[in-house]
Amino acid sequence: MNLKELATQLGLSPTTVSRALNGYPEVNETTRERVMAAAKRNNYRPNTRAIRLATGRALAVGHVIPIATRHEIVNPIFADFIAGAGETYSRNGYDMLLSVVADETEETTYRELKLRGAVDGVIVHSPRMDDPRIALLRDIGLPFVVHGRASGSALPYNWVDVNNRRAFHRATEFLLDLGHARIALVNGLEYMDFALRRRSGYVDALASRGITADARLMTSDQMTEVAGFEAAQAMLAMPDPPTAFLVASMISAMGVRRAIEAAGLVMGRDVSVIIHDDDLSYLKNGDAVPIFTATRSSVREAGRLVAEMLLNVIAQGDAPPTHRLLEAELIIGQSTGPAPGPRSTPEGMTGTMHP
Amino acid sequence: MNLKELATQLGLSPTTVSRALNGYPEVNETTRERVMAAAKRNNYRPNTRAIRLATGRALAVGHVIPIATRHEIVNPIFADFIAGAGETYSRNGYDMLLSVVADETEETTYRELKLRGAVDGVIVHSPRMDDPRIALLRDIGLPFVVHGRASGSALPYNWVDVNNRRAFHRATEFLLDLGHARIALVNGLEYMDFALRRRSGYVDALASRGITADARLMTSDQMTEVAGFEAAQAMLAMPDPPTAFLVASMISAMGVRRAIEAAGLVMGRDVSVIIHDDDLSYLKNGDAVPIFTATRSSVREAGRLVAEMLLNVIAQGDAPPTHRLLEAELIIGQSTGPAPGPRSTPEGMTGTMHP
DNA sequence: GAATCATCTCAAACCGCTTTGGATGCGAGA
DNA sequence: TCTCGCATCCAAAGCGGTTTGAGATGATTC
Repeated sequence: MNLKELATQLGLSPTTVSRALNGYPEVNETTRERVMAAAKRNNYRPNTRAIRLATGRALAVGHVIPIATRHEIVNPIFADFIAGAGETYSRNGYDMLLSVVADETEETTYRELKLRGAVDGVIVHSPRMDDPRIALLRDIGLPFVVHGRASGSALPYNWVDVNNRRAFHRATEFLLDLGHARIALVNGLEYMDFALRRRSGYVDALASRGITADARLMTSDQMTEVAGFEAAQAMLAMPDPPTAFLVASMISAMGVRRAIEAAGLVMGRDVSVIIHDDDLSYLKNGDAVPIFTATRSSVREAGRLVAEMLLNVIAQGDAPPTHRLLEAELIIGQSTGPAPGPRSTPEGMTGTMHP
Repeated sequence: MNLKELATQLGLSPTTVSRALNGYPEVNETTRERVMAAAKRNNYRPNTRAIRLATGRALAVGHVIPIATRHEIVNPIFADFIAGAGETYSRNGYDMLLSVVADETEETTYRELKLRGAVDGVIVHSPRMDDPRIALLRDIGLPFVVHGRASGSALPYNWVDVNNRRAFHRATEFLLDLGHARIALVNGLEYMDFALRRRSGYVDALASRGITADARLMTSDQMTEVAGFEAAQAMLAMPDPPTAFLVASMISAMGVRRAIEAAGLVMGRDVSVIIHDDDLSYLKNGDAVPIFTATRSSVREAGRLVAEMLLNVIAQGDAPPTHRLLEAELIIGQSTGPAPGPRSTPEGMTGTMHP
């Protein structure tokens, strides 16, 4: 059933029916009700393809997911982010278009999305430092919002980001306040912008207490369980091991915890751990009591906000760039405690672990 | 630059240009080359919206992701599955449309996708027993492929699935061969079809060795770290604890491992663990040596296959339903070993753990 | 030389909707 | 009575492609 059929059935012109359904004022209220009723009765839905062509709008938003060929990692936060963004789109009658592409064809993909008229705007994921996508998208005139920021980019752009710097600054201070002096950073890959900012927050917090960050206590790798394990294991085997870890993600932290336990230590007593918790729905940080002390910020909520911002940008068109900086919450869990004093051996065991 | 402009620039009719670009035979080769060159030179891309309207095809595939309101879980395998499917779509010029919907509106979503003409077909995720979506989609005439199967469905349909039954049958036998008699099953929620099949494989393997499955050794819950931990912890505290665990996922298994270690036991020596490994890119089961012994089947590969099947179904239209049953591979890792004999205490310690 | 045919090209209809630019009818104001 | 404005409705022209049916051209056949 299409518009024309519905119109003839009603004895009206397609024009009037279209206007009635779309809430235009130049149609009699009784007529509108009649049209509405008939549309419902016939289960009529306007054909999206036709609307798109007629209005010149795609009514769709693109998410381009580069599959890095270097290390084939699908981002674990992706599903939750998408879930958040998707809710916003559904609510506003937009479709979400996903493009999974090899990262060397990412630029082409954006260009084609624009040329083909497949989307009205895009979300930029996982920005890197000096991310070239920002200039590109500005250049081809495709509205976009970045999830995160790209340090070094001179051009203004729309973004939604967590205050990673402050989160890790605060977490570091929290550990310092607990008496920890040797605090390790198990960071994500540092070409990712958020990882850079986290390190800077950590380094600065140490510096403001007169501590120079020890390069041997900073690692930067993929955020996997195995990488977390190996990093922590190596550091715990050092002659002067850290008493606390700042860890980039829940998954890495599972590896860190395993290394701690494998060393015969107890997390929260012998070694403290603070993680950044994206509040992933399939990786909850405990139920009532959080397992890990964490800087928490829901990536799903971020997805919602990013999507809303993009829809605004698409609607407004020429407004100046908007930003939104989300503060992470510091959640106290069971993984942190006062630094074990070198001479006070609470249970007569810890001393042996740090020869 | 649109078709008409390109045509006038070439001094040809839109008809000829369209045919030249789409490889129709009734156009002179030299003309075709001239057209192709001009198209490339002008960076011309046909407008997708127009193609869709003119051809009556959506050139898009839908993935409807229900966000269960009961327990707000975004499926962790989702990202990898999508990555696999996405590759296939890109390669074939299809777009992937994601709909994230509250699960009570899932039916409506399918109906609207069809009525609006937004997609040519859909993928059905996480089928449950007697899944109503199969009848629904058949009813509304929307081509679809199920990732998994829906036990109890009388109607034929297209599916791609892992042989979960055989995988868990085999894993159970493997443990039995190692001498384990008390084998626990930490399963996913059993309204999910795959969980049912896994249990059946496990129960049957036990039965064929004359062992009746012990209900206290079977749990069924969400596949989270915490749930895995709690299930394993409870079972290890039983008077006659299991010596081996069969675990539904990598994430659950991390919890199981934690429970094992918390009980002062060593995984692979005191307690064996076999997991099902979906080969998620962000949750690798070790690097060179697998950490966990596992039944492995790449969900990303499954995504590719499901997508290919759907594109075939869309192209063929009336072909009889197709199936594809993937066999999981049994990967031997470090988490399994012979059952610790009740009297032989290899290192003089294990005995104390089972009072 | 006329008829036939294959090859190449084009004009125009169409996909299903939106939107511009009138038409129509009616009551109010002059 | 005539004009004007307002409220309603409609015909037709689009959006940018595909596709049908037919025309033009030149070569081939008899």
